[in-house]
Amino acid sequence: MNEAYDELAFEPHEEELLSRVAWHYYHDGLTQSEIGERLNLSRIKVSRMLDRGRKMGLIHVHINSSYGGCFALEARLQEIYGLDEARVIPAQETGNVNDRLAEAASQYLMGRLKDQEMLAVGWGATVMGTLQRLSRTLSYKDISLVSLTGGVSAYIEGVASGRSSQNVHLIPAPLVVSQESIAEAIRAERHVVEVMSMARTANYALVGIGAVADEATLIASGYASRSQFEIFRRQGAVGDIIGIFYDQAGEPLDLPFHKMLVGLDFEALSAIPQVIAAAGGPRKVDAIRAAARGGRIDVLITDEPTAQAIIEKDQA
Amino acid sequence: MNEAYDELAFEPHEEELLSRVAWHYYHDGLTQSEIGERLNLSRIKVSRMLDRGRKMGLIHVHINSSYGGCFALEARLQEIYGLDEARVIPAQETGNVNDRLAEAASQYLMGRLKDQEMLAVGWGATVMGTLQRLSRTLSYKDISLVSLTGGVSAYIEGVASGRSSQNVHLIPAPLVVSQESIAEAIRAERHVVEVMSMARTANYALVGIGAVADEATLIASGYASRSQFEIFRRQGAVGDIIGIFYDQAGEPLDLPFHKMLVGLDFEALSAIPQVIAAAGGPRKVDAIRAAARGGRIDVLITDEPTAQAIIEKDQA
DNA sequence: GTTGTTATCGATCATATGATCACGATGTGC
DNA sequence: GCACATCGTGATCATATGATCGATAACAAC
Repeated sequence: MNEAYDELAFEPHEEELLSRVAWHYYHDGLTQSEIGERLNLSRIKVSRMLDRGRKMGLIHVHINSSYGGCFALEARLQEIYGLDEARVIPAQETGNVNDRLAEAASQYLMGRLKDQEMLAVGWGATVMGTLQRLSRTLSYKDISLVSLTGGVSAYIEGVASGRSSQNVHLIPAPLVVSQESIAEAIRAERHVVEVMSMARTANYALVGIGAVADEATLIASGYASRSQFEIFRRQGAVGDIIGIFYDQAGEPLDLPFHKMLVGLDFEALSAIPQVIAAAGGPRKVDAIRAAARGGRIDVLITDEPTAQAIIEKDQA
Repeated sequence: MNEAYDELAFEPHEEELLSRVAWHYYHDGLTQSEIGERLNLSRIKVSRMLDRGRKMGLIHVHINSSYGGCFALEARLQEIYGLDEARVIPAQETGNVNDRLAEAASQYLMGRLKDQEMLAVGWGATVMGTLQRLSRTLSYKDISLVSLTGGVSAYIEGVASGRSSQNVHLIPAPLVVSQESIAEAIRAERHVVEVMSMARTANYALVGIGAVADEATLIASGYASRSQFEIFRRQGAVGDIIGIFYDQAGEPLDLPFHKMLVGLDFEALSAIPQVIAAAGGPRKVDAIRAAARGGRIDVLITDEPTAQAIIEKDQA
């Protein structure tokens, strides 16, 4: 019935117990058995509580290092581009970079999102992965979701399923439509107007950054063609955020394509207190760099080689 | 002494490696062996690096919960006053503090009370609230209740209703009477003597802590007058437990008022293995602090701002 | 050079941990 | 009412972890 309540997973009283268990484990260095004895719980239950605490973001491990590989890069990124925060995940041969970015992004958000806050989400594979990992925390903390663009419904539904739909507000339209007039009509719809104005009030925006490359998700999902991309590239596009292409300086280009988008523009995006971008991989170096230089984003989550490449390019 | 700092001054390169190890371990969830393979280190070395990282504070675990700050206070309270246990509930704007304290106290007792045990209860609003919430557990676990003082009947009856009255033993008298001779007569009654000697055998005592303030429940319920309180205050009273007023050091004062009480004295109270006090709020800071310093209580359940204030006062 | 001291390392082993399985309670739909 | 699914629980067991110990290397003092 009330699935949202079910997914709340624990009541305030249980949160106390969970926090207490975590405190003893991490702060006092007790073993799970010792904690069990103290709090009258079986060892296995303590183990499971810790597991839940970690998955829900209640337990946050921060590696507090001012030097060191990724952390040096983080500091440099923050300094060079004036970011609020940068997260750089270490290079790793195995594993999908996007998965690991999504993991890092969801952990970042878990630690950041407070009760009653609203998160606006953009479009893209990394955003999708992040939301999937976040779903439990979202319902637990009573976070509202709102879409920044159309085309989000496809993947957000899995995340939203089982939650009261009151907290999820989607733009019921594709990301791009075939004609400017249709886009205008959709943008004028009452419900779309409502969702978009709600998105403007979000506390955070989570966006991906797209490269102007044939492998882009925009092409793979049929929203744009390779020839269009070729034209964008000739006009100076180096990347896109929520479907809007921008140049080396991070300034949005004046493309007909933009007129066919259903979603917020850069001005509205910048008005959101904190824009969090998760993106990485060699193809996206220029796109991320331009976005950072243009002040399009406040928080960047990327991988080590990408961060390195971005900084090197800006020092030459 | 300064070895920790000496060891802190290791090569930046080593710290980078350490950070990377920590990241893989805590963030990616890899095992120490996997990290070792990847970075060409022996498993045992990885283990030691993590150990060093923890000891040096490079790895910081944050518990992202309103309870997070409370546990530190609990530990300090236990340490400073030699309490068996302290429970601190988080600050919260909404909700009655007394209700939340009663909730916490009942939860504490639920986890503590074993079958066939006996709980002695004092007088006060928080005690009443706690008992109401406890009623289910009490009947389920076959716990006996006994009163520490008179005046308890009024509110304990609701709790006791529906249970075999065998397990509830009340002192059939008010908390305070008007003359010393009457109090003496009541205390000499066979039934009263029986209940009071039974109270001495209780496993736990649950008491409130009263402030010497005009808002005290003792005044509100007509057991004492404001002028009396003014006199108590002049004599150095900072608080009361089961109607007995004590000074800054937690030592009972020699007041005529005490001779008119029907109930146990401090000596008998201290003989009960564990005295549990639930009290909070800005007015009670001094009362709680004195009770704790004087060793009047073994377990303290209070709220975060009060705990903070108590500790601060004792550090100045 | 020697010798004593200390730090570091890995092997070994006891313990801590979490994955898996099986059971019982609870709730659900027919 | 009954079968069925789901969840929470504890038992069992494989694995991960960290404590201990001896060996070795580096280094200082003589």
